[in-house]
Amino acid sequence: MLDKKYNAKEKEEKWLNYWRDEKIYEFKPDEREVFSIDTPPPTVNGKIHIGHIFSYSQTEMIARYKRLRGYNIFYPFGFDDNGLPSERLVEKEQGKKAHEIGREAFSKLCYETTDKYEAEFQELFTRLGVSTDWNIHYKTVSPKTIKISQSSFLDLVKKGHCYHKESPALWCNECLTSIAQAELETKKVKTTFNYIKFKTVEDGEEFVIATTRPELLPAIVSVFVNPDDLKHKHLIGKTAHIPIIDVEVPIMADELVDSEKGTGIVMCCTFGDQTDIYWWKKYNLELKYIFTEDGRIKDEILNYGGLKIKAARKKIIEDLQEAGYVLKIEELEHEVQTHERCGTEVEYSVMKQWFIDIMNHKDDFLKIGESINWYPSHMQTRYNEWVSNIMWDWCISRQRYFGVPFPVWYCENCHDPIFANLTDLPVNPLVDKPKIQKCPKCGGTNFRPETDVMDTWATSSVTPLINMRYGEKDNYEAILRPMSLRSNASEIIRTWDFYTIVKSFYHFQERPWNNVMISGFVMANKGEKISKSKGNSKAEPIDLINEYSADVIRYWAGSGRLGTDITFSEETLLRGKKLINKIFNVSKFIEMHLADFQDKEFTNYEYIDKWILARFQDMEKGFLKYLDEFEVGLALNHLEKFFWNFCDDYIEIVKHRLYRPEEFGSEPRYSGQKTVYIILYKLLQDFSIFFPYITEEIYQEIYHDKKSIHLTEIKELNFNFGQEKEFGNIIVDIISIVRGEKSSNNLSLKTEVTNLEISAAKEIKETIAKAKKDFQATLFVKNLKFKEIESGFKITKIELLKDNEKI
RNA sequence: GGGUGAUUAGCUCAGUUGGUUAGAGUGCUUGCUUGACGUGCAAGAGGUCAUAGGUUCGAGUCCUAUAUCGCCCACCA
Repeated sequence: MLDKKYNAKEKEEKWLNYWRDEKIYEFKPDEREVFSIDTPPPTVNGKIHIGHIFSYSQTEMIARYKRLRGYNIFYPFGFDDNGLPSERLVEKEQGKKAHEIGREAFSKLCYETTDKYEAEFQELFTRLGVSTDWNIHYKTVSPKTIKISQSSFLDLVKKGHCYHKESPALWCNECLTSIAQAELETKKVKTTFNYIKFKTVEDGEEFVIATTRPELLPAIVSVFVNPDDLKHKHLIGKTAHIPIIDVEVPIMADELVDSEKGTGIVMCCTFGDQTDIYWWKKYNLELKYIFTEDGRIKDEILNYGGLKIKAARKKIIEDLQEAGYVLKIEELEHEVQTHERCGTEVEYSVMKQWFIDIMNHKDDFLKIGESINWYPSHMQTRYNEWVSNIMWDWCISRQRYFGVPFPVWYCENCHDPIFANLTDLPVNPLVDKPKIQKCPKCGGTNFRPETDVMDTWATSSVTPLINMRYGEKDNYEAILRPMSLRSNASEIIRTWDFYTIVKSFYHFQERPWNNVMISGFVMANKGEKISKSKGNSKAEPIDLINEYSADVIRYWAGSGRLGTDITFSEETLLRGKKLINKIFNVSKFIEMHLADFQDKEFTNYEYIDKWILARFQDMEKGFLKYLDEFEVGLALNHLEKFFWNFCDDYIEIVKHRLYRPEEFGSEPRYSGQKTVYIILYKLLQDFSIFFPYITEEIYQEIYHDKKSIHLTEIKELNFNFGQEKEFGNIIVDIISIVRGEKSSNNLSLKTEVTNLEISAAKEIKETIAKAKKDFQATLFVKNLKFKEIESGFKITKIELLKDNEKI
């Protein structure tokens, strides 16, 4: 027997233990088709918030759905623990910078810290009822995954898609590392727009260039104007004299110059921005790199050497003003590119870095994107936008400590890279030595290890490879190429999705997954994103689960359309709470009436029973269709709507028949029993996708034909009750009208209707006649009369037994 | 500035291919001790579907602008 009241806390713990002990979610390859899910390994940066619950829940529900459809679910969880996010977390907790702590000690701290947070994550996701097999979970910095990341790197090198080159790269002088385009974030900054006077060498003509970065004057290599700019056209071909720095550079023409911006004349420095780099490459300009790694002017620059960038800017403006070269200074607020991990303005550095070729294969990446189903479909447009507009090859080396090391040494003599053997992976070049004695190129015998580590995306982009145990003997390539589903929020389409596609293309020339589902964000209030700085995250996830139960939290997380933002709302939680309570109570009611029930072949259903079976069958079709499109929230909504109607309409009708066989007959009662038996089973299955705990509790009590409801299979009903579905609704409509009559007279719904006259078309009349007993019992009608009319129906007479008349 | 999505009841959201009087929950008001559930049941009030044009016999739904918001990108001249 089900308890009088459902104790979520106690039951959730009970079933969690049961699922674990019985290995309900274990993955073992068998004869079933595999449905595999590539779910984001959360970045371990200390923050767990309700946003995590939201996006992971919806994917988890898909796993449960596919499991109920008979698929063998491969659904591993991972943690993305290497790289800058973890490093910055440790730096913050320690109050010290990585280089102050030292490489080895720092790495150790990183491991300890990420372990601690990963345990918290695992606890949370377990409590939430995430049906993953924790035996196949992974970390992006374990020996196994390091091996895969390294062999992925070596494969790309071998295939010529990965190169080591001195090239301009984005540089963060706070984190002291190069970064990738995808790690940029724009930020509004107040600065000054400085109009500086230049002169031509040939005829001393004065012209003005406006710049926000006068400290780059020593780095100017050329001046550009637009070739169609009538005002400045005549300058082309002449030579510009740079004030104070006293250097002469050519004045050149390029279409990229916008003659409307500033004064229409641009200085090209190496490097101020991306256009500078573009021109530097295009016109083969000189390189004048004037910054140090930690954001200072190089010592050899006269007057400004050693100064921090901003100090140098201030000083050079003062010097220019003093010498009369400044026409005017305007206040300006503009957006600059900053490093997303620390908020520092980025610079460009010229160092040897490892790059993965992106620019030469954009079309291939677009083609791969085309071959994937994106849900919702407009997310593909975002992907295409990003790929089409990307301007850099992917810089994957980071001058940091906690990451996957490059399996590379360099010959001290000729500086050629020496690569580790595949069979020796994983290697740490700082500890391990190359297996060869001599440099194959020059015969040098001294080697220098690569100290850089890989970017975090370089390693998280191999999650499909990690999942398929790439390079291992007993791998899953056969079943996971491609994987069935990738799921993540829209903000990392440009990083995680894109980079995974890049790697998959280079390794296998194919898409990494068949489907991508993209979720929205959790908003604190309408139009307000949850952020730590605003402190508007309403509650800690684990507290919410303790307060409301995992099933209720999942109700909230499962609502809303795919790809659409969701607001955190107590009202939705309340709604979920009520729904779950109702599921439990109606199950209790049904269990009570199934005490003497034996399941056997039966076809002689009562009219109303046929009606509800047909309606369920119809509803489930739509329900499954939504889920096949990964629209978890719409599916739940659809199911919920049916469920309340089932309770309020159908159960209210059938209850009389269930309670009083002596009045209604035992076969009509059996019809009702069989109907609720079938529908509750299927409702529980459908709801189990969202509410794994309470549905298991009820299922085990009433049905238990399998070890768990989560191991059952959804089989669609196949009744053919067209007429009943349509006309049954009319009965419910009439019931509603009569109830309304009672309600507006402030009477109990049990009030007897002494006389009821319904005028109706022939077929409606006949329909009601078929369900006459149910109908009369539901409304407590004593005398029922019909009048036949042309079409439709209306109530032409209704007499209620009022309380005073009763006495 | 470019791309993309959103804007529907006080609040949180549904609304399939354009087709009667626009739906649900919550909140508010009123009633009902109905043998599963008061975390319930029944009913009521509440919307010029962001704004302005257009297409159409007919627009919440399609088109064009505008506004506001979210996400992504571009703006260091």
